[in-house]
Formats: sequence, structure tokens, C-alpha cells
Amino acid sequence: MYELFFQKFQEKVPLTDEEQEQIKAYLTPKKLRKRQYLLQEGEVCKAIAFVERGALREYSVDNGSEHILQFAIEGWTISDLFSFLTGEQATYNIDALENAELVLITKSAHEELLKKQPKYETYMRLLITGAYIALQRRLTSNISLPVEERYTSFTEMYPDIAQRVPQHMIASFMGVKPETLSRIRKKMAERK
Amino acid sequence: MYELFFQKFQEKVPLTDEEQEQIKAYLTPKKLRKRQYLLQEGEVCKAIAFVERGALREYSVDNGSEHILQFAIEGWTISDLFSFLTGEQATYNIDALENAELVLITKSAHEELLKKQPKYETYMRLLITGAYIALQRRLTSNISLPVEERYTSFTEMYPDIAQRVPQHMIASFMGVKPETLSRIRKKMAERK
DNA sequence: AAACACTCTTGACTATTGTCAATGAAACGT
DNA sequence: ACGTTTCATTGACAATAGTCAAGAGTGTTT
Repeated sequence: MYELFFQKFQEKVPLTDEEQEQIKAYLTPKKLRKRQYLLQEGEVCKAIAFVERGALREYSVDNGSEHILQFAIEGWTISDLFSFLTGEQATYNIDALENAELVLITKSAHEELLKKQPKYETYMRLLITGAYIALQRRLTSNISLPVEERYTSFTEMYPDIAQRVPQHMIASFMGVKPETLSRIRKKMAERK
Repeated sequence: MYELFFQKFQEKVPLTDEEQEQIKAYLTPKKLRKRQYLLQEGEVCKAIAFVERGALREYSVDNGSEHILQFAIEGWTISDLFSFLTGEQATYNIDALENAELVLITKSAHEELLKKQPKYETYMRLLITGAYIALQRRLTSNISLPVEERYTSFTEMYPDIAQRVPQHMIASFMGVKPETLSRIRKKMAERK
């Protein structure tokens, strides 16, 4: 259990066996069925979730339409960080696109680990730094590139997600309507 | 010197006088004239810059058109983090919109501080976490909201920047053409 | 003071994306 | 295996944003 979690952890920060055991004591496993919520808008986000198996999404809802902020498949971490850290109401929803097995770091576990295990803080720092850089790139491509190029770069960057997730969710992730993505794919196919 | 830097630092992580002196030894002051580059695409980003006075922007260039990723005024931090951390070529440019006074943390200072001063690591973690959360919100509003609402929320969130920076740069930041922003402002004014 | 660069606005036109509605195919649950 | 939901596609039309070109107002430089 927690194999993938510690594999990803150790890619960033190596751990001795004892350190790993120490950290393990703070983790909570959780299973989620497809369509089940991990977090709903308005609740307080009580954990950071690492995906051991399955696929989740994080999204906001605006006038009834969903906007996907993030996907998370095996090896990824997902949370409403703002709500988690401040205790304020979450503005995002998180639910499972497939049955999933998660490793949860609860708020209290997070705080204890920050106090007791410097390597945890380092891991968190590196994790968020990587997420930040990825998000900067996504934003840059969003304000710079036409939809078609954003779509091809998405499928090249995340071919696994592109295959596992319905098209209209990729459209939502990209910030366009499903019909628009469908037409763009058609044009691309015709050109080939 | 470095007043604002340490004020912002201590808002996140309190320091003793000795700790502050220790950290101060790693900082480098730098002045930048209006239009001067701090970083050019293709170079390696050699420092994280904190703005004591003035205003900078970070932007990418695509087919000759500029796309502003970030503004930074007093109290903000700016860098091409990816290039800084990996030593790869920068994909962003950073230059001064006004004469500016900066506090630089060079790569070697950054590494030494991470080793020697745990509070520096904590500060960095919190700094990036805050930046990450802000960026998530910006992306959410980019994929969710029409341009007009993005513009009003920008001016409400950053009234200081909205006043100091030319309109076409705000358009670039929002990912629309200057003409479009101009027309949206006109519509808004007519409705009032 | 004249020349220049920069910024913002506006108009006419084009391109892209969204909306609404309908259809067929595939996947899902029982 | 059946009915139900979910998904993707398409068409006709509307709304939004981009392109190109021109002009006016500012402020700066020399």
C-alpha cells in the first residue's frame, strides 16, 4: 500500500525506511466510486489526495456549466489547496471519473508532518513548485494559442488523460464548448 | 534597505534579528531602468527578484505578439522559476515598466539558504503556495468568465496595477487584443 | 517648437466561438 | 437484453473577438 505515493515522494526527496514508516503513520487510505465526490463546493477541504489508482477531476460550476481546473490520474495530487490551508469554504468540486484509490493527507497530518519531518516540507515545496510551473505554462498557452494548438499540445502532453476522459471534459478543461472541440477535431482530421 | 522584503517575509515567517541578518547577507540589490531587461528569453534565469520599488512584467513572445504572464509591483516576487530551478533556457522575458529597485536571490544564495535556514524554505513554500492559488483562480476565471467580467475582477483585485500599467498590457495579460478591451470599456461606460 | 513614439479609440470587415436543437451511437445499469 | 443516460456530431444562426487601417491625444526627445 502507498507504493506509488512513496515512489513519487522519493523521486523528489529520498527517505530512509524509518522516515517512510514515520510518514506512513500519518496517511489515510480512501476508496472512491465513480461519480462519488471527494469534495463539494461549500464544504471545507479536509485533505490533500494522492491518486494511487483511478482518475479524478476538480472543477468549478458557473451558471450551471462546469469548468475543469484539473485532472488527476495515478501519481498525481489533487486538492482545493486554498480551502485546505485556510479552512474557508471550497470553491471547487472534486469527484471521481473512475473508481479510485487515494492516499489522503488530512489537515492535522499535514501540520504534524510539517513540524516533525523536514523532508515532508521539502517534498511539499517541490510538489507545489512543479504544479505552479505547469500551471504557468497552461495559462500561457491559454492566453497565447488558438484552440487547435492548445488541443494538440494537450494530447501530446497528456496522451493518457486524453484517452481516458470524455471529450467534452477536455473541452471544459480547455475553456471551450464541446461543439467547438468537436469541430476542431473534424477540421484536423480532414486536413490529414 | 530590504525593508519591504523582510516585512513581507515576516508576514509569513517571523525572524529573529540574527536570522534576518543572516539572510540579508545572501541578498543582492539591483536597480533597473524603465524598459531594461531583467531576463531575456533564451538566457538562463539567474535570480528570483523581489520588487522594493517600481513595476516589472513577465511575458512570452509568440509570432511577434507579447503575452503577459505576470505583473510585479512593490512587495511582489518575479522570476522564470523553471529556468531558475533547472538551469534551462528561459521562455519568458522580464523587464521594467518603471524604474525599479529589486532584491535578488541568486541561485547559489537560494541553495545555501535552503540548506542553512529552515525558515527560508518555509517562506519559499508559502510564497509559491500563495502564487499557485492565485494562478489557479486566474485560470479558472479565464476559462469560465467572459472578458468583461474578467476585466472588472482584475481592476477590483489589482486597482493599483490597473492604474499604473497601459491598457494594452492589461489586455495582453487577459489574453485579448487591445481593441477588444477598448471596446469593452466603452460598452461598460455607456451602460453606466 | 517640431518630430517622434506611444497609447487609445473607432470603423468596416472577417474569423472564431457559442447557442440551440436534433440525431445516432455507445456505454451503463438492472 | 432492455431501456436509459451519456457522448459526440452536425446544422443554422447569433454573439464575440480578431484584423487592418486610420486618426487623435499625450508625452518625450532633441
